[in-house]
Amino acid sequence: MNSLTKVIGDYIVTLFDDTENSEIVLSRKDLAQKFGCVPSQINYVLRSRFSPEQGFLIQSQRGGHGFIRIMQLRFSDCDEYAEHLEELVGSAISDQEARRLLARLQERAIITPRERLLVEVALRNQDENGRALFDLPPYKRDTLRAELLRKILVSLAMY
Amino acid sequence: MNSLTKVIGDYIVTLFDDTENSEIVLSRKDLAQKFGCVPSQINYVLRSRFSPEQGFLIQSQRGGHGFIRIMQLRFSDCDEYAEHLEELVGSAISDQEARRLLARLQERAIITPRERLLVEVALRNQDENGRALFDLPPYKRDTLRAELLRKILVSLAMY
DNA sequence: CCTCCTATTGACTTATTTTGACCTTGCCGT
DNA sequence: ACGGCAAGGTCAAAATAAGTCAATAGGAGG
Repeated sequence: MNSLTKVIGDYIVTLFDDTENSEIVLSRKDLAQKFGCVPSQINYVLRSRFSPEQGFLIQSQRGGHGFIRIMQLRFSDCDEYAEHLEELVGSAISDQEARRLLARLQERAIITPRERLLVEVALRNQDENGRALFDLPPYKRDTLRAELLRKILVSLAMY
Repeated sequence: MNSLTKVIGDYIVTLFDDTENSEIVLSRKDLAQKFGCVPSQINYVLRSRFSPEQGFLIQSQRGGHGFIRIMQLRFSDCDEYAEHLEELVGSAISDQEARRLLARLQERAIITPRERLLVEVALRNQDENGRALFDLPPYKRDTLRAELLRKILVSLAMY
């Protein structure tokens, strides 16, 4: 029971293998034609299989000479540590713990100082919004923090 | 298959590379002739690829010895550059605009692909929360997105 | 069976490029 | 000064292609 979505997704993955490149460009219309589906199915494939959280970046352009470009970011140098990041963060994490974790990751060169800064800014921003705008209780902020941190770290750890 | 607009845009960029100058002068008619298009296509290229937003200023003169001068903006220090970024993002920014901006920044090697991925994940996360958890209207999400993006980019610019 | 999640579809929307008709400006010769 | 010609500018239509959204269908697990 291979769904069309899976077939198309697999096909796109083979394109990456072929090119030895971390980037491919395709035409939504042509792809849809190739697989005999409506064009919007391609969007579904991309949404469900090639999201940033899964280590892909997508750029596209409408209109004449439109295209869809998919970039795959592979980080082969992620060590064991990075692989169980998800457990490490857990379902809730305090501000302090989060920062300690980031510091450790930077020490081990799993993330760069800039990346650490970037993540800290994002976390702080979310925290401020949670507090000032939505008046969230501390535990809720801890779970949202964990969610964001997990998404970010896992996206970096995509093999 | 590149669009003519992209080809011409790329050509203009090489002119900057060649001269090592931050300013080039060209003739609309000649350029159009060189690429076999109508002159107004050049205006389109300039409007869409060499706007102030993208770091360029354009002067031109009609009549007798008409010309088009394209100047590339330079920033003397981080603060100035950070300010420019803040203006670019503004007080509200759509998802599309944000991603396009990030793509441009990556193209110019101002941020790395990894950093771009991190930012996109953070933006998507905030958007998701805004929509699903807090049921924010689109405009509010645009302002929150701008806020986060500004904070991130400015912090990176300072680094 | 029922329910939830994943897929499929298509009508409607938005964005980009290309083209051409018509407008404005300014040097130059008379 | 004036009028013509040689730039460049504007605008909108046509062509092209992608995105969104919501209704519907299918399938796996309880």
